[in-house]
Amino acid sequence: MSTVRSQSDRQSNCQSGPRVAEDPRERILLAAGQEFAEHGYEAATVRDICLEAGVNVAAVNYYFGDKRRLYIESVKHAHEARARQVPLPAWPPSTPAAERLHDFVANMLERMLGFGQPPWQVRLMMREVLQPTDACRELVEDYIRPHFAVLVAILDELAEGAIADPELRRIGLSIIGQCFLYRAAGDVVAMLVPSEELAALHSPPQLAAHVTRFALAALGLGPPLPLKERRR
Amino acid sequence: MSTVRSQSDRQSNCQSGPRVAEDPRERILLAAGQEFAEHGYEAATVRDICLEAGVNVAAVNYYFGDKRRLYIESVKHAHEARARQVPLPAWPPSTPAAERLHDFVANMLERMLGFGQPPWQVRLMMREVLQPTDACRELVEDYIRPHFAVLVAILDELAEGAIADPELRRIGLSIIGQCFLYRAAGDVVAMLVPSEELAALHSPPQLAAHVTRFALAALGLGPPLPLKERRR
DNA sequence: AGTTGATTGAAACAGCCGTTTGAAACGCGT
DNA sequence: ACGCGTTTCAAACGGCTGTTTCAATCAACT
Repeated sequence: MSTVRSQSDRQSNCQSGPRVAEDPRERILLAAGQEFAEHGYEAATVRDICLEAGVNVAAVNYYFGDKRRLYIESVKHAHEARARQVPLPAWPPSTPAAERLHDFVANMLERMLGFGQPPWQVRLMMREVLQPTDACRELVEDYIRPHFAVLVAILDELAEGAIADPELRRIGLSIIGQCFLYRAAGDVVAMLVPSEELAALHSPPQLAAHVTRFALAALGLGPPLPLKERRR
Repeated sequence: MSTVRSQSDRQSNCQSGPRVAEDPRERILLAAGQEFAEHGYEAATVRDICLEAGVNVAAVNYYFGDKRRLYIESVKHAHEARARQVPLPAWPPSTPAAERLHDFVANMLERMLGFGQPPWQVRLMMREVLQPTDACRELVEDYIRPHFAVLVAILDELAEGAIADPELRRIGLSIIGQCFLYRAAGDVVAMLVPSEELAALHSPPQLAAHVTRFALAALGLGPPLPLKERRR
């Protein structure tokens, strides 16, 4: 016979909806994002996802068709939420380009490494970057390319037109790469750098200052990195 | 039950080196490295590995115990082979530090992106870097840390003692990050940069020149990057 | 109330996974 | 020839996977 427990659950969900009262679809997407981010596509199981979402295993097929389409939807969902949560800084027109560069780098690092947001969204997107699947193109076009274009525009302003676009893109990738390393290979970085040094010099704000100074110095727009006097 | 080291090791190191006729143990390690590199630990199956190695499925348990130990052994095997194949450049003592930096970067890029060697070894090591497992620590200590130390020594020579070690490490990571991006996120880079530009400006030699110039300029040891005359 | 269509539930499906088994095949000193 | 330890083989083992089934349940409308 039918259990009575599920019926009481449904009644509590109907009126108040205080606990986890979202769409089942939404709950599945949330749980799927976390599971896929943590374990990857292959290792994550729809059973674990449904267990965490509090729905039946059949629900994922009912709402999304199969695992692959659920994955793609969860990537979309994560990067849309991320774009909404951490938008690009909106600078007043008078902001110096150097300051924009620093803000951009700090924003990127905070988005990648910061603890302001739950980390699974970035981890999920990082998996797509490292090993692209069908969901990658959309992620690049909607999220990464616009950010990259802003960075290139800032660099163009800094160079005052003296650098052609291809070279600007190369410099932009150099800047992104410096931040990317800490996100993708953070564990190895932590093994290469003493822990107290890691906390003192490799925190997001410190890194933002370093990367910005590095780039400005390379462009001849700031003092070179050996700040102390030379002892030749 | 314990794993078995092949009893016929004595003749295996002969000069001949026929193509597929090595130790079963060696064949399994080779096939496992390729499969793990391509699909990752979870998605790779021991059946596919044994099929490619031309051995029975029971062989992997006979020689290695289980899948996890086979994985760890294959990572060790890959990074030992890699260290043997592509050693660090041995510079004559008179070599200028700037030239050493360029050689180091070019060597790293060639190792990461070059087509001189089968790509699966680097891909396998990259997986360990991105998501460390038990095999990671050894990989860092034997392979990555020595390379990193060489880079830091070059930078120290360039800075002529004007930069403290922690800052040198940070600069070193900045240089590595620029190369790392192309290896780990190469697909996304290819989507952000027009294809003809990618071939012309983002090949390993071009990148080595760019990264070196970028770093030297940041250190005040070379011309800043806007090389063309300004047009504003 | 009765009907309809959307949603949920427990159970089962076929298939692949890593691993184990027990016996056959091998190499080799005697 | 024999015996013996090492290596290979086909087959099977639970167990877990994604997916499907179909009846039960729900909300809404007539």
